Amino acid sequence: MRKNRSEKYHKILTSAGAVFAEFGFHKSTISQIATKAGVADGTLYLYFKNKDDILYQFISFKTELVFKKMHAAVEDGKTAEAKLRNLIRCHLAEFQNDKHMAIIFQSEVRYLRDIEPQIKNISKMYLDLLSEIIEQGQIEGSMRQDLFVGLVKRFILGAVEGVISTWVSAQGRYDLVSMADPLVDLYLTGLRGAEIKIES
Amino acid sequence: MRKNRSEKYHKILTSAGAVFAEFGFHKSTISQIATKAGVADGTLYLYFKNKDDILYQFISFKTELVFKKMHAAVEDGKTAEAKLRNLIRCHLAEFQNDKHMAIIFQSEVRYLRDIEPQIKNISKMYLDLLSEIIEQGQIEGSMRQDLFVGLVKRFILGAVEGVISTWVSAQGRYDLVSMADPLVDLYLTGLRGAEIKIES
DNA sequence: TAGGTTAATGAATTATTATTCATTTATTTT
DNA sequence: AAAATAAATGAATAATAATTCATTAACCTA
Repeated sequence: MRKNRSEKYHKILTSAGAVFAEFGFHKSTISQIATKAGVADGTLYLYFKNKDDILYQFISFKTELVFKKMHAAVEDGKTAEAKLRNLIRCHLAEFQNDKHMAIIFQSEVRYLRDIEPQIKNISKMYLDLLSEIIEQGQIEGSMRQDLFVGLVKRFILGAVEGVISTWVSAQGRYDLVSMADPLVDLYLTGLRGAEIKIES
Repeated sequence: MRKNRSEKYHKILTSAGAVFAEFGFHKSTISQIATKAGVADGTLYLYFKNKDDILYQFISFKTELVFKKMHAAVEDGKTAEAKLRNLIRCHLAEFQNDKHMAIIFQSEVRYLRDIEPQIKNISKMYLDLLSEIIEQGQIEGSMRQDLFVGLVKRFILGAVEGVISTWVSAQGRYDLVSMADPLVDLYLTGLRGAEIKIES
């Protein structure tokens, strides 16, 4: 098994992504992936330990990539609100730009379960980013003091994932990124109506 | 394949639920399920078409059950807010009371994908319930007029699912139902702080 | 309780694919 | 341009489990 990140390695990873996204991991075969990558079945085993390893590497690779961008997006904002807005926008943009990844994260990540705890866990990293943002917001005074951070961060991530999930189900027919602002708006001000005035 | 809902049928379904929850659908074997149910492997085929069918029936069965309760919970509330609160509480309670179901819904439902569109889709039903609640809230004036219902309902469902998902990952070690009120509170008033006064 | 019908068994079969590895092809070195 | 090394091939193998079905057991019923 070669360990370098050759062109062929990436070709196989990308092809695997396409096949997994179309058929799901379990119904995808090594032959399908090999054919799509234009190599022989055996060649996959020069680059990957086994079928599981292909999924594992795909997820690790994408996770690292996306997380770097998310991190940068958050850094870009000054206030907690700006950071949150940037994060959500980045999240939606990245998934919109890589639908295979979106589908696989959606449906196959859970397959790995506890088997691969060493995997760079995108949810964990994401939740940590959110914790920081919320805490900053509380210090700034732009977010309530009585928020239970453990719940709030799950609340935020769950909602974005839900929105992405729907978009995937709709075969990505509409613009996902345009959901970012309305979504952040919901996070911040909720469903309650009427004009809001802060009583000083 | 017997079609009646005999005791044995349910015994097998329940055992399958336990096995699927523990090992995941794909790593579960017919023999494991049969053993847990105390019957022979072949017996499963008297009650179910094949392995997929067991998962399919499990999900259909639970979906119907849970959805009836959710519907009743919503009916029980008068205002939109009360309905929403009842719905979320019911949702969390049902999943807390049936951890196998929670795990399976969490990780295996997506496996069925487009293969089984005829399956009673719990998400779809749930989202429809939410639509009604939100529309009522808008009429009542307790929810903003400018809400994009299509987004809001996904937002709500995504967040509850996220909260359940975390609870499952934590092996159900804490009380899920107690999250209901803080969660609804977040839906309604969001993260923004400070006292809110309605300007008349 | 004998004969008939239904239910259950579980070992044998079948089907599917992941994985291996002896062989071939391509590339590099001397 | 031989020799040596590295990469790639793909048919054959191995492993796993789902599914079948000839046989046995349990249950009716007249």
